[in-house]
Amino acid sequence: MTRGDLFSPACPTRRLLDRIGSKWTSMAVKVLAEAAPDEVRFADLRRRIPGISQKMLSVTLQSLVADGLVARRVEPAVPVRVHYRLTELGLSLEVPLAALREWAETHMAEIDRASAAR
Amino acid sequence: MTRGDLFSPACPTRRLLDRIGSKWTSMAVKVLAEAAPDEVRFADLRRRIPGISQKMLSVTLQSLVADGLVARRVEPAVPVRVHYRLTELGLSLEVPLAALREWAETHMAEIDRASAAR
DNA sequence: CCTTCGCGGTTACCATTGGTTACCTGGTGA
DNA sequence: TCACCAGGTAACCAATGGTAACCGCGAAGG
Repeated sequence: MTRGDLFSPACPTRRLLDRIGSKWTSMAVKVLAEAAPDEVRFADLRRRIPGISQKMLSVTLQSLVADGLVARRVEPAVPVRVHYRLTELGLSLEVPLAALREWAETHMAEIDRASAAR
Repeated sequence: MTRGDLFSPACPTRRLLDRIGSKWTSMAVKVLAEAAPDEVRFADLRRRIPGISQKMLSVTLQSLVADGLVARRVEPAVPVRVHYRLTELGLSLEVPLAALREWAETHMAEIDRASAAR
């Protein structure tokens, strides 16, 4: 119980996967990366991420901002406008993430065949 | 219906992240990749993955085998011996996964700084 | 004048699930 | 008698994710 705890929970890969493995995070990063270097507004993100609810988009963006992967800019206009964009850190994460996406798109069919053949 | 389905529930990236995002999967893949092309036995894996329980190692390996990422070989010896190794598909996944690990190891400190600065 | 829409969230509540501990098998070698 | 091997089973618990309602504010429509 106390033995593995010393280095397991601090493993950087595990902690990264806890973040990008959450349901909507990688989707949000992808959409923001496609728009980069432009900013995207909250309601706009909602439209570009089909199926996401207001709450989930909100908490997803909050955690991304807290991690320094996304920058949030509030425009003090009439109805307040909030703009999001990837930081440099977020853009650097896009590189390995895009590689993972590419692997997924080319190989998920094989995984499906393996699962079906069981 | 036919159009939105392309990225909503059947999105390959999402489904891949559901798999490798589960707590012990990436650890198991890493350990098996380090040992490749040698096989690793169940109890041996348990020793190399600190903190994992028998049950979680069992279910983790089962899902990896079901996905065709890991091959399972039963040696019908006295107390039965079970050997695991990555398949070619599993080895190909190791490439983007290693890139993600490297990103994590070099950049998690920045994420920590961003989180602490709030 | 009243109502509805859109903006950018927050809060409360609920169901599912993933992970954990603990205990079971059945045969073997020390 | 005990521990080891490779798991399986049961029960519990915390975290994740989802729904729905609410918020002030302004603009647009009838």
